[in-house]
Order: sequence, then structure tokens, then C-alpha cells
Amino acid sequence: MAEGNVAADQLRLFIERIERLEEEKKSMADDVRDVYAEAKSNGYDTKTMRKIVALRRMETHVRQEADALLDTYRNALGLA
Amino acid sequence: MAEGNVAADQLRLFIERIERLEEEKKSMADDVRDVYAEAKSNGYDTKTMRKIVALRRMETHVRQEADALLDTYRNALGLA
Amino acid sequence: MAEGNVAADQLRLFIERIERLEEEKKSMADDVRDVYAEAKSNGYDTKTMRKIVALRRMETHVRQEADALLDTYRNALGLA
Amino acid sequence: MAEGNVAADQLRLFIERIERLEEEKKSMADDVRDVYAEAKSNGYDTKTMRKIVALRRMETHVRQEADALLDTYRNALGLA
DNA sequence: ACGTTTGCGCTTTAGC
DNA sequence: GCTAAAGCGCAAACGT
Repeated sequence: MAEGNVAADQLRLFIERIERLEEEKKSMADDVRDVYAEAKSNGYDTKTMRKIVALRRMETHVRQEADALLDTYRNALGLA
Repeated sequence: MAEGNVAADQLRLFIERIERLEEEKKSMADDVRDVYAEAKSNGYDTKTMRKIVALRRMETHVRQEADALLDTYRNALGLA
Repeated sequence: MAEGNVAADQLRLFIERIERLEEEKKSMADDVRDVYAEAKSNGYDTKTMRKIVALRRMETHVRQEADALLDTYRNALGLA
Repeated sequence: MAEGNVAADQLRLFIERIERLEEEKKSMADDVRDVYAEAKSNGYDTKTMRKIVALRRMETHVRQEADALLDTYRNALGLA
């Protein structure tokens, strides 16, 4: 079949794009792991570091949610 | 079999306890749904309410994580 | 203000009712977790148990769907 | 303090590297999400696609396990 | 090295 | 029907 199965080809391309992205994602995760290992070899406590990272992420998230709530109030009250 | 299959009976009891608890959990979820509906019928905007609940939950969580981080520091430094 | 801010009070009460229910819901989830742990300490495989629970839930759901269908038929035929 | 707090600075740099990597990881996850959305708009069923990706990942994993086992045998037999 | 515990990603569910 | 959030299961990471 010279024209190929277009739909199947398209699906395959989508799948491959996803798999490629997931490989990159995994690569990033591995890099994170390496940084923790490097920090550990420099005498830092990784458990503490992980909690710091988690806390900072949560605080950022809370801030964003608070802003979103404020926007919701404004809209509910018709204040621009 | 007068003595019964003890292991099977025990497993069945565990399963039934789990199923009972999950029913209660679902019941609680239904109740939450009802409260939102009641609030809505009293003129409140449920979307805003949900954001408020979510924000309060997150703030509580951040506070708990901050405390946990402090404990981690204490342990890492050997301060009781 | 002796009369208080009625609307704000009412909203606060709704929020608190929701939060209380969600705490109970979480408590039920924790109990489920505990039962699985107890079963595990008695030598049962929790992964298998979870599959059993999921399967029974599906069967229950299927049964309910069949009953609902039967009701639909009855209504359509005017049979109470 | 011209010399700065070296340890604190080093820790901060580690944290920032981690946070940067996690942002990139999240970016990849968002891209994956976008590809699924694009596939969906082209008429594909994303749930099925996810199953295909999971299946292929498992097969890859199985293959890797088999290769690892083969290496173990080789080492055990002293065959480099 | 193993078992426990926590964090992360996915799946499923609820709301709009 | 779709989108967003929450609960669940899994897997990595820590401690023993």
C-alpha cells in the first residue's frame, strides 16, 4: 500500500511524540535524583532538602490559590 | 464443616469491614454534596465556597509541613 | 453589633459543616488503610484484597444498573 | 560579609537547581497532556492511547529485565 | 538487603 | 461532554 494507512500512521506519530516526551520527563527526574546525591556527598541532609523543596512549592501554590480566590470574589461582586 | 474455613472467614470479615467503611465514606461525600446544595439554595456561590474550603485546607497543610520541617531540622541537628 | 453579620455567619456555618464532614470522610479512609494493614500483618496480600473489593464493587454496580433498568421498564409499562 | 555564607549559598544553589529541573519536568508533563488533547481533537480515544503507551512501556520494561537477567548469568559464568 | 514510609503520577470522579 | 480536582496505587527513598 503506497499511500499507507494514514490514520494508523497518525496515531503512531502521536504515540511516539508522547513516548519521547515521557523519556525526557524521566531524564529530568533522574537529574533531580543526581542533584540530591551530589548534595548528599557534600554533607547535606537530603530529607531536609526534600522538605524545603516541598514547602516552597506548597507556599507558591497557596499564594496562587489565594490570588485566584480574590479574583473569584471580584467577579462575584462585579468589581471588574 | 463445623470448624469452618478459618482463613477464608477471616478474609471475608476483613473485606466486609473495608466495604462497610467505604460505604460510610461515600455517605460522608454525599452529605458534603448536600450541604453545598443547601448553601446554593440560600443564595451562596458554591464555586467560591469550594475555593475557600480548598484554600483553608492548603493553608492548614502548609502549616503542618512547616512544623514538620522544623522537626526535621531539630533531628538533623540533634536538638532533641 | 448585637445582631451580627447574619450572612457571613451563615456562610461560616456552612463551611464548618463541610469541613467537619470532610474530616470524617478522611477518618474513614484512614480506617480503611488500617484494616488493610491489619490484614497484611495477618498474612493476607493487600493487592489481591483490593482487587477483590474492586470486583465486588463492580458487580454491585452492575446489579444496581440492572435494577434501574427494570424500574425503567416498569415505569414505561405503567406497572407501578 | 564579603565572603558570604558559603554553606547556605551552596545549599540554595542545590535547591534552585532542583526546582529548575522540576519545572522542566512539569513542562514535559504539560506537553504530554497537550499531545493527548491534540490526538483527541483528531478523533482518537485518549483512554485507549494511554493503555497503548502503558503496554509498550511494560513491554520495554520486560525486555530490559530479560537483558539484565542475561547479564547476571554472564557474570555468574565469568563470560564478561 | 528488606521492610516501612512517604511522595508522585495516574485514574477516576464530580462539577459545570 | 469536558475540564479540573481529589483519592488511590505504585515506586522510589529512607531507616533498620
